[in-house]
Amino acid sequence: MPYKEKEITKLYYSIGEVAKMFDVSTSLIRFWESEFDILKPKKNKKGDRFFTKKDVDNLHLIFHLVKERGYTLKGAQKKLKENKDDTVNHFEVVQQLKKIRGFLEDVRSGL
Amino acid sequence: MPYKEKEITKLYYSIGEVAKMFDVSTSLIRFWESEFDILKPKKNKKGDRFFTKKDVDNLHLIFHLVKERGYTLKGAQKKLKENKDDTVNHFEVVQQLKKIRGFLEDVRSGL
DNA sequence: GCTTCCCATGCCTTACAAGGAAAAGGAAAT
DNA sequence: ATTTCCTTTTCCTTGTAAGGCATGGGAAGC
Repeated sequence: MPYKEKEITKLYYSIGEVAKMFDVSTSLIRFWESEFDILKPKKNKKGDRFFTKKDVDNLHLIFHLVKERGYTLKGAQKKLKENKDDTVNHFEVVQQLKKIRGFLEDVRSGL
Repeated sequence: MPYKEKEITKLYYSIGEVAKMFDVSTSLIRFWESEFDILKPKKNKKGDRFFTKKDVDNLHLIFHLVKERGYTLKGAQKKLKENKDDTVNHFEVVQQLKKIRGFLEDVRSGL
């Protein structure tokens, strides 16, 4: 009996598929590729792009920063680099945790 | 004996002074004033601007977002509004706290 | 007369969109 | 099966509206 082994997980997405995911034009995807080093889709001989899941995830980050947060492209590039070695996020979380520790100590001393 | 009572705390800053603080042109300060509702310096009859400390603080925020973080002007405007009613920050902290609660519950169940 | 201010216009850059050509994938006809 | 036609999707290059100030000319006060 034939059963389908294909499409269990998609390996590559075309530029058209990716553009639809974010509801943007394909030319914007190409433009972002030219601006963000982080984006490096494979290409075949003809030049067609093949985006991996990781590429899509990166595009998601870019989309969020540029379109939802309102970063400039340069601002987003910088932010992405910072996030890569998670310095900043780490720092902010630590700050939060320190506050929380203080709070918990207050709670304990109130027992 | 004369001693100086003045300048204990400066009430107002000129646009030139403010521009120097951030090492930008006066025209940029004026431009930002036209873009950010938050900036409302007093003006005399002639039209000269008088910036309070609060105005300067707001400029500091704007400068930081636009020049250091790389936000667009719109992005910065949005961010400033969000920070005003601390909705977003609040939201993010709550997210963190929920994660931490989950973690603490795990810890307790391990006792 | 030198500084500091105003406002209006000019202008370079940013961030894409539009346009046109080439390739790929069918459906219909031969 | 192969040819022709049509549609779709891709590519890359060039065009362009808005963004983000800088400059220039003039008035007012010291």
